[in-house]
Amino acid sequence: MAPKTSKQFEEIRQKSQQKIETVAFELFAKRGYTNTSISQIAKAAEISKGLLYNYYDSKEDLLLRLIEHAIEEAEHALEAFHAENLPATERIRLIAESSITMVKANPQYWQFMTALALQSDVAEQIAPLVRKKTDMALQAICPLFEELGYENPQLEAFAFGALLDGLMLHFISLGSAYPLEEMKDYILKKYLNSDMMNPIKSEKNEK
Amino acid sequence: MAPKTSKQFEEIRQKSQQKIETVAFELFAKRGYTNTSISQIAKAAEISKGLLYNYYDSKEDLLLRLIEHAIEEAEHALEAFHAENLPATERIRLIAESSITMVKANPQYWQFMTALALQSDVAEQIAPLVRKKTDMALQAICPLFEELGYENPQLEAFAFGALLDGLMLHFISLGSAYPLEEMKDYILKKYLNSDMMNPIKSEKNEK
Amino acid sequence: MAPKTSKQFEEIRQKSQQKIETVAFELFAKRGYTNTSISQIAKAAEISKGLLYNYYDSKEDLLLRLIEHAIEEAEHALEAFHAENLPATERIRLIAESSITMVKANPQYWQFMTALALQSDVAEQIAPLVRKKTDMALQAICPLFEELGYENPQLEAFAFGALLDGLMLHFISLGSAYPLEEMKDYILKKYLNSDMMNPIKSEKNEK
Amino acid sequence: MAPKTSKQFEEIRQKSQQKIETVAFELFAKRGYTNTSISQIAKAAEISKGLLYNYYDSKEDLLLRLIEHAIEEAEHALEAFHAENLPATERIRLIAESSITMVKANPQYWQFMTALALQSDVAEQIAPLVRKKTDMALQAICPLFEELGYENPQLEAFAFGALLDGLMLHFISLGSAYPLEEMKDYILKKYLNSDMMNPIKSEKNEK
DNA sequence: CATGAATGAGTTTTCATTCAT
DNA sequence: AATGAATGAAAACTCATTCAT
Repeated sequence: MAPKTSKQFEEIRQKSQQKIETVAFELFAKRGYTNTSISQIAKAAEISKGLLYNYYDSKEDLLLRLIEHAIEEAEHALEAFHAENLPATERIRLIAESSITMVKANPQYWQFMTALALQSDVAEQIAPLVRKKTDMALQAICPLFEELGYENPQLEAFAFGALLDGLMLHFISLGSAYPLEEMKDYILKKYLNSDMMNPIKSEKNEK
Repeated sequence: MAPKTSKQFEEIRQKSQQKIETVAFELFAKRGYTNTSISQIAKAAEISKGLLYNYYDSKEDLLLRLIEHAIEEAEHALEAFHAENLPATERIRLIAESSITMVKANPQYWQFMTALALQSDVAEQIAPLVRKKTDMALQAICPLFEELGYENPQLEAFAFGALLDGLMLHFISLGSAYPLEEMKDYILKKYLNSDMMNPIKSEKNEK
Repeated sequence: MAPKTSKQFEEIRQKSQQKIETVAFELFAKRGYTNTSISQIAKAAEISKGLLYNYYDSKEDLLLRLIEHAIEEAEHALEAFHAENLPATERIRLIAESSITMVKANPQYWQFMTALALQSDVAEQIAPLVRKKTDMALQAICPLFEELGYENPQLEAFAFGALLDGLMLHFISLGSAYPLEEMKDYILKKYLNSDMMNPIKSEKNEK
Repeated sequence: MAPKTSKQFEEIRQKSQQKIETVAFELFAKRGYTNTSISQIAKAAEISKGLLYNYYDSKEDLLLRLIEHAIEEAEHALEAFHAENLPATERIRLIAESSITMVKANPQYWQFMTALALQSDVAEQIAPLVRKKTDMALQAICPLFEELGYENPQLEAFAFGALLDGLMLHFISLGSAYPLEEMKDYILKKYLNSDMMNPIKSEKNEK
């Protein structure tokens, strides 16, 4: 009735887009990008196909924005992590714990992101984005091992990252049969058991 | 003049199929299963679409056969490995060395197999096949750590497997920038440096 | 200006489907089901192939719906017939008259329905539908001959039905050369000429 | 070994063609013309696709020859029938008996022939052939009713033909549930029960 | 005479995208 | 802003027919 509808428009837009992206992400993760049709997304999001094209230029554009948002979230999480002032050991523990919690909470998400990184199935532009995420994580770990006095913190960080990602990969592939929690404890014991730290630590090398 | 052609037919079939499978494998690996069309495969293999359907019932059947052949090869390799009579340390080294050699020699292959395991995109039947492969490898490693006297050889084998697969994943994602050889040496030093073996080894071995 | 289009959509759908079904029916009847391609139907209906699949799941689904509609119409016609309160002789006359009128009015339709019932060509589900129609008709005739006091009304009904269907078959096969009207009169005279009814009538009626 | 192989060749040809036609006919009848592939025929006849094309120009040519042979056989049968010197009543009985025996012995054959007559599915040339067969039969019956003194033997012959063909149609459509034998007896009783022949016979009309 | 690998035009079907309302 | 009917290009698959041997 109010002759001018102000910017509750914006709210509607926001809400619609949010719905679309949530739904699209779920479908992409569950059925794959190529095997999910725009119609399916529109139906699941309870909007029309036409409207979807008001917000996104194309199916690929939708995927791209999805990934971008995911990366942004990851970056925020990382920033938050950096902001906290914790000793290196605790940070390492936190990284492991939160990685595993995340992957356990939403395995399909990680499966999808990993699959994306491995396919040029999908637009050329996306793989780099996903790779960047991997890289980011690796670079964040490095200083921690430096702080702990490892002789070769870079390699150790890579190894730690590889270990975590390998865990994730196995969990994703083998499903709930995989002893993810046990593995986490085992690994943390290995890395954080103070008096018998990893053999290649620098103090031992100093003699 | 030759009234009938005997089973040089078989040769022809073999040759055509070989060509098709090679080409299909490359394209699937490079562009993904869904994004590779039968037409593309036929064109690349320099045959007609129709011929492809003389040999394979469907696109999915082609993929399935591809995977089956790959699995067979992997099984042969594993058998060869078991046949060699080597001490546990050497076996572990061999596993690491050969894994890394393999993935370095044919990163596309491994990228493809990994992507397949992660795509729900792909027929239901394929995922189990790939998972079996993962599982097989894990089970092969376990006895080695048992022999080395680890307190928890199962978990240690999983950790070792995760580490190698994580390495592979990173190498595949990040490309040649990744210090794969360095990582291999680093890891082997960690696992095989006799007097400072992994901290969680049981005391039994110390006597 | 109209912000949304309400259910004039329904009208559009109706119109398109009507067009498709009309055209499909004609082509199926003229060239056979298998020999009519979706492309041909789309072209004749002046729509795109894609649109056809908006309305029908498959070519077979289209055929099925066509048949269903035809059966429905037939059932309505039969109900109308039952509703009228007429003596048996008039009903028999009416059946003959209307059968022949129908087949004369739209020989292609009847050719098509008959051909369908005879094609193993066509989906399993269709044959029963068409058979049901035949059966329905036979069962409707039986009570009439009962009422007329025939000794074996069931067989007589079958014979009457066979005679009419045979007429139809010949007319359809031989075309306009066939003396359909003459035959109708001839048959009706045979069946309805009161004092020299069919020889196998029971005596009960003579009292 | 004999340097010239004389015309046992011809025998082989004959045998191969016989096999092909038998098999093709069965498949066409069972699965329909369009739905039967040359490959299927070749496989069922245990010859190669290539050989089939030595004998027939095309799939359609094969069908055409099939039909031609069938028609020839029918003509021979009819000639044989004409040769026998039997009274009209016996001839009529014989026609009914043999029609019903034939259709009962090989319903698929008749289903196929009838379907052919109703479709231009199949080559234009075939329908006339089949129609000719129908026509032939009708013309053969006519003189019989003339002999029996029917006022309108032509129409009566048509009616008798229609009745038999209708019977066939119902039997083919409704399957073994149809009381074919009973119907045959019933009809023959109607037509041949001397003292209460069909009402429209001429003697009665002469008064 | 006989083979079956190979072809290619044609078929059904899918789906991202457009557009009139 | 919102709808969903309509499009058309491309995909998977089929099969009559050819041809080198």
